[in-house]
Amino acid sequence: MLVGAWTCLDRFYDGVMVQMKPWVEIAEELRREIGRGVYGPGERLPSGTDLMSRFGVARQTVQNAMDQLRAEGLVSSVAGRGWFVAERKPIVRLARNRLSKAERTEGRGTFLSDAAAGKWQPAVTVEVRREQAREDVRSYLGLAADQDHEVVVRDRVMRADGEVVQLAVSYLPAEIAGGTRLEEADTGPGGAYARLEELGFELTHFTEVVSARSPRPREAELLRLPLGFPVLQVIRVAFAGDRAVEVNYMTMGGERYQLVYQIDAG
Amino acid sequence: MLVGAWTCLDRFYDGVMVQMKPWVEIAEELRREIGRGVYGPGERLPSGTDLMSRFGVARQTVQNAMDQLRAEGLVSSVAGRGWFVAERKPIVRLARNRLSKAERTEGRGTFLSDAAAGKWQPAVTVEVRREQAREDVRSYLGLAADQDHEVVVRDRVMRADGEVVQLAVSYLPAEIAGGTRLEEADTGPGGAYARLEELGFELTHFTEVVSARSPRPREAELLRLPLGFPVLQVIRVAFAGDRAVEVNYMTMGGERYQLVYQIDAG
DNA sequence: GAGTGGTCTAGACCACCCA
DNA sequence: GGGTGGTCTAGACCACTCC
Repeated sequence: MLVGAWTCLDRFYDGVMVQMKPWVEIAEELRREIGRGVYGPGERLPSGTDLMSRFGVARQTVQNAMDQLRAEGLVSSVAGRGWFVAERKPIVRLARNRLSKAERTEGRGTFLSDAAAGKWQPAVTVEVRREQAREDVRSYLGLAADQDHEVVVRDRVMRADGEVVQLAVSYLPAEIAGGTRLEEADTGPGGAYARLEELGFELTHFTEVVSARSPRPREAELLRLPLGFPVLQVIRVAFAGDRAVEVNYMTMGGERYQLVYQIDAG
Repeated sequence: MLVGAWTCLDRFYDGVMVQMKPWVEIAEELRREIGRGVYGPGERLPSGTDLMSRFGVARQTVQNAMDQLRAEGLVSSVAGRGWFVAERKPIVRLARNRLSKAERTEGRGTFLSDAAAGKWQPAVTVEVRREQAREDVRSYLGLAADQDHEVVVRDRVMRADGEVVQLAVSYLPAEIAGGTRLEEADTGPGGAYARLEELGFELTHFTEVVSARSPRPREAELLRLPLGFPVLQVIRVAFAGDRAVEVNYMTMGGERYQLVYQIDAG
């Protein structure tokens, strides 16, 4: 950072003069320029070398600024080519009123009905195993804490047009799902929920718990998330009356997805 | 990184030998040790200098590893003291079935009823202004795109026990809110929704759009979020019949909050 | 082969904390 | 004052892309 530039770039904040970090300043400046249309969508930004000399900083400092802009979704990068103003990404809207019986009996799982709503090619790889229920799983399923409980685990990687878009791990009490079609990779038409109803568990309602977090490195790699991109986590519990029959941990790229819920005033 | 350690630490992944980045390895190792209980909650981790010599890497590499663990919420840091295994943070569960008429007529806004459910002291600072509606605001409010629309903007910073926990900016058509109590800082008992109903807009339902993203630097500062912590964004639209009467952009720290939705099977 | 983004190193400085 | 986390610099190397 040029010494002269420092004083210019500092800010009054709540009446106090604050020295901004250099990379924050650089990110702000570039954000402004992108907003002003100096660089249009898809266009290449100045190279690292250019920005180093323009702002008078080291390579790593420029990198930090770009990491921030990328985390904000404003910029994407291709190693060996450059930084680019992000194209408006197609946003996938998942309406949460699609857990209807109609869909289930129509022969679709929830992911597949999302795919039908959009126009992308769905693909799912499934791995089924058994485990002792973790503490949080026990708690969501309402299983007693004082004894061990076996659960059927369905670990799924979901792809849209070949690209991994969602990870989902669901847990069903072995007492319910053991030895049934729910323990096979392909649960058949209508998906797991249809099978549960055939087993006599008529689904009455669902609870979804939504939070945001940073991805574990493995998740970031699978979901091809650039560094710093958050994920949305949805934990859905399916109830048959008072009984919780399934808990499903879903993870998806945060900014590409929007979950839409409708709430009645009553 | 010790040269010898490299080969040991590499991984088979989908049958292919992959060289892991050093900082990812270090983060994984420390994550394992925390999980195994080598360092208990609240305990201090080895210092930067210790970790540098233990793993044979530079200071910045250790820093990157700790940044990741902190983004995951496993570790917190105090400059001048050290890195600490994060205490189990109290998680705030926001049930989304609290938009009931009962709450409104009982004299509480939504934030205040959340506070009553928990046991924290709420405080809100409000700034009211007028603006031309942005494109996205127009779209949410269902206002025609071909002409200008003025909106009343209520910009709020919400604190729980003095700590900033949520930012909320809501937009109401000036046509509805202009000159009413909705344009004052204090909207009075029951909050904005109660005033809207008094104005003859009986609220029928709400739509919430949930997504996760990286905070802008200003948000990170206000919410005291460490670098890399994602935020949850909820955009709520209030409807009176077919007419959208308010859109509210809410931002909150991602991992501390869980939004709970209930969905009926129908 | 030249240029690019990405990462690691080594060394420096700062603000902060604690004895 | 010595240790700590956090940041910036300068220089190096790698894998990649494009010519």
